[in-house]
Amino acid sequence: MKIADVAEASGLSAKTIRYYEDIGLVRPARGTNGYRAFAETDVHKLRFLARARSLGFSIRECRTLLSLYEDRGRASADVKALAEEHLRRIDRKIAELEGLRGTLATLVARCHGDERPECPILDDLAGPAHAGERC
Amino acid sequence: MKIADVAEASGLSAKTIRYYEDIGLVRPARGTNGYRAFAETDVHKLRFLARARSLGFSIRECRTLLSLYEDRGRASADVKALAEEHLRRIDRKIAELEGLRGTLATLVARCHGDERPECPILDDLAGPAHAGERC
DNA sequence: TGTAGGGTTTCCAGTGACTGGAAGGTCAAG
DNA sequence: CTTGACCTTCCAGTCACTGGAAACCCTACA
Repeated sequence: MKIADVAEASGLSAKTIRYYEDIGLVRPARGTNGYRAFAETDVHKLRFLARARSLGFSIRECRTLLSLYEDRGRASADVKALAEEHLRRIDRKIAELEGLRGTLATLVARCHGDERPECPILDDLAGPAHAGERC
Repeated sequence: MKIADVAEASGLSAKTIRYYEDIGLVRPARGTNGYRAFAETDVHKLRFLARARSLGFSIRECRTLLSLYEDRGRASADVKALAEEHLRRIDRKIAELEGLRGTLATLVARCHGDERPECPILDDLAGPAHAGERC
């Protein structure tokens, strides 16, 4: 299987697949012409990676997940711990974004958004107005 | 004012402030010794940047916001449009993360997380099981 | 047989927004 | 005069790719 077919089958770009080889996530064989020759196991692995990445796991975590996947004797607790950590990270990120969202939505609501220069958004960014400052 | 004081006053690191000068966001004067000499307006600008960055605006957007801020005749509509676009981006990101969160939470819930190797999380990452495949 | 077009290969550079670290200059206190 | 805390510049690294150039390979068609 050539790289374009694998890209199609895995949903990753050819560039990304080459990159994954670069960093040692896959080791496809090579044909006599120098082309990469992907086996079914490579494709499977790449699909695994694509799915894990799409769930937001970092490359480092994907590496760990892959090695757990390939370790027939692994404890599911190890996988679960990794996933739970990631879940907490996602929760923190969501909370952070919702905080931003709240602030920003308030500012947007207060800005009339016409051709006049008065703007509560810029006022907020500029910080608390000081006495005697132009405002 | 020296860089460490400005860092203290703005909440940015000295490194970041130097970086902001590098990319042309601020242009502090220089003392005879070569040290940066920040004026009040520089500090104000950096605080503006710190606040805008903390709200998630990109450097490019901060640049625009700054120039709008300094343009006494700007229309608040321009600022509002920028903020609204950013708000939509945040909303999309939140939605995406909540999607991930849902999937991941389901997988975590299904994984018993003990010392046995069976793991629904890895099974999901590996994709739909094929007939005849080890599973 | 020649050639046109698509694939493939490698390598280098850039993204965004910093951050870390090394090597060296400056300043104030003791 | 030394010590230590600043300051300076510059280079490299982060993360996970992405774009592009130059060169090689393969197939189809005239």
